[in-house]
Amino acid sequence: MKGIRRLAQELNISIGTVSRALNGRADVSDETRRRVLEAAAEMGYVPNQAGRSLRQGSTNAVGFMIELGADINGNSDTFFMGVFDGVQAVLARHHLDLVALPCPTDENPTAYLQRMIGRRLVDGLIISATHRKDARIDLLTKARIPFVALGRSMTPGDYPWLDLDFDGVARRGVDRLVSAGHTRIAAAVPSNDINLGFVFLDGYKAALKRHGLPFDPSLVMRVPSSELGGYQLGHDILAMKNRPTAVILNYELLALGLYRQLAEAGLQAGRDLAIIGFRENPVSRFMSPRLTCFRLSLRDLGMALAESLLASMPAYADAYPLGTVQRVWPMELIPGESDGI
Amino acid sequence: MKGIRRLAQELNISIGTVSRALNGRADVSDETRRRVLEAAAEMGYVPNQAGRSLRQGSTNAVGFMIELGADINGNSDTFFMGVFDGVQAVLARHHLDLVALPCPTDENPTAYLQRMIGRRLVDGLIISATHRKDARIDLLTKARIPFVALGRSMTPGDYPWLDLDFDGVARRGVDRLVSAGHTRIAAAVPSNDINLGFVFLDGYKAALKRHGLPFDPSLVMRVPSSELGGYQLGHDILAMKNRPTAVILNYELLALGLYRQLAEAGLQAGRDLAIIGFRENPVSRFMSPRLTCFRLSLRDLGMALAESLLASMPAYADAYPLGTVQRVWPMELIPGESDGI
DNA sequence: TGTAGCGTCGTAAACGTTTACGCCAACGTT
DNA sequence: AACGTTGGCGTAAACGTTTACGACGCTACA
Repeated sequence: MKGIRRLAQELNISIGTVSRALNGRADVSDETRRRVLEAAAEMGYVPNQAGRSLRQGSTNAVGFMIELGADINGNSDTFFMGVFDGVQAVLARHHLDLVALPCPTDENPTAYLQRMIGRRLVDGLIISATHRKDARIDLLTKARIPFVALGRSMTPGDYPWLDLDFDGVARRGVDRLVSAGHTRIAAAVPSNDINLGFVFLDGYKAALKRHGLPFDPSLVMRVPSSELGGYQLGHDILAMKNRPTAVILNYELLALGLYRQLAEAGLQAGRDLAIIGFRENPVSRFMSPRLTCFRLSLRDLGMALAESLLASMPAYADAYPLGTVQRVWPMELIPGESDGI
Repeated sequence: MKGIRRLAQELNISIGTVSRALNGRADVSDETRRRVLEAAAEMGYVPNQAGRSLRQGSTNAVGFMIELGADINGNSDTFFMGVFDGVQAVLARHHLDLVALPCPTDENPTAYLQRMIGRRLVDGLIISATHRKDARIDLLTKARIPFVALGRSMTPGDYPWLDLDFDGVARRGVDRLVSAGHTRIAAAVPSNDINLGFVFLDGYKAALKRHGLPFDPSLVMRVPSSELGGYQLGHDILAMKNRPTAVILNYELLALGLYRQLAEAGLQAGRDLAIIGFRENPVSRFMSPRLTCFRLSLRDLGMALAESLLASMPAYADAYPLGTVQRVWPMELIPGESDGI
């Protein structure tokens, strides 16, 4: 005898009553409920999730898909850890669990996602690192799985998403550099088809235009989103005949490799090249010279993600009457020394 | 009509036969199997995991518990990402999925684990960041859940574990520094009760003893395992009246804060203080001066973890006749400039 | 006294799958 | 011709829950 059945036998009541007591239903006496909860705690009873899922067609868990591949933006040191924490804080209010679903590097993300939703091990999903055209969005929409994307996409449809303010960051970076006298400003963008690169580039172009500066395609530096990419970025910049005097970065750890490349050439950030980094993080805080970059709260971002997801899950939507939000997450500029300003 | 029932109806055969065909059982004709697989692929059928789990009492998934809290050794996204990839590579051979279980910062890890195993959403578990006494190990043992620990522990029992070679790293660090003439060598250890700190310290002491050097408790620097901890470490060292000339680190990102602290004092790693870092990582590769540290393959580590876990899962043990392995994972010294050698 | 309403609880079906068991036809052997 | 064997398939139970439904006893009110 196992599970709820054992509990019921122990208390000499039916399993139906036990279930109702545990689930907080109204039609059970206070006395019985007390006895059930007490016995459950004592016997360490936890409902078998498979049984629940099968019966009610939901799993009481949501998934967060992450891609393990290198060169994926956001895939840095403690980014997801911080976001997860915020997500859980909100989910806990509804007794929902979070499972992270790491997509292997050698598997197609869409195929992986399809497997996961087929298995029905989560009720809703958060996907990250959206691509310009992201088949996962079509898949989730078609399968009617509630989801929210961390990152915009050009895939049509009015699905909910949250995204960092890539164009705002690019714009403010250019503004700041222009007002300090720079006219040749390079922009680093990812070398893959991840969508944020396009958004970043758009912001960069728009800002140049507003300042009456010409757009020079040779100043768009495509490098992988990694420390090594930053190193390569530095190499590419130094190799140019008509060097930019400043560069804005789209990924937080590019600055590290770039610093190194400059150091090897006897140059220094802020003095020989103005650098505006992306997301403030534990690493950037300890770089010398201090990196000018943008701050955001990962925990708040995670909480907003979870709220947006819950808003699109019928069972929880009434508590989050947001509709399908599409929101750009603001980031605060933290002045440092790397831009020489 | 849904699921396997729909598939069976479509093909005019019984659901039992469909199930057997999909699961590769022998008592089904080649012709029938072909038709079933074809129809399943076409209709996009994926077995409902809840139904399977309920019936066969297993979930075809294993969990990897990670703790979100700061100051946990190894607690960086890129560390786990690398390990996950190796784990998945092995699990895929058995059609097992990996789910990462992030324990919220504000929840007790043991209570969290208990909830997860109660829900029975995984058949086996990998736990990480083991503490000196780790209640999770008792819990898993008592519940007879197959598991492997990433990290040793003083908790008794012969459970399987894998651990980085903390004492070996400490010993080799001291050896290297002593042969370069250093006699006052500090050791950074974590300020919490995570077990690796004790192992590291033991290796440090043993090495000193073998070289006939006295053990000076004031040279044991307890700092949080974070970049900020490294900064504090630098501060503490510089504040000492009788400064060490060298320091060995137990955590990969300590070096970053330490470098910064030195830079602010006008000092430099390798010249004014010999530093031997811990794990080579994307950040350390781009620090100047180049950090002397230790290399390991995260992917291989993940694969070994998965193999060890499978070896303790009855359903897969025959393919992994290892028994309960307790293994120290080797790390290769990568000379840099930070130790001045 | 009859009855409606309410609070409490038991009963049993249902969720989607796997698998033990048994049946049937075909075939080979004696 | 009788019998055993085998390959292939259908049947139905079982896994642990939740929940619609109905039963029962009690109170209150007509």
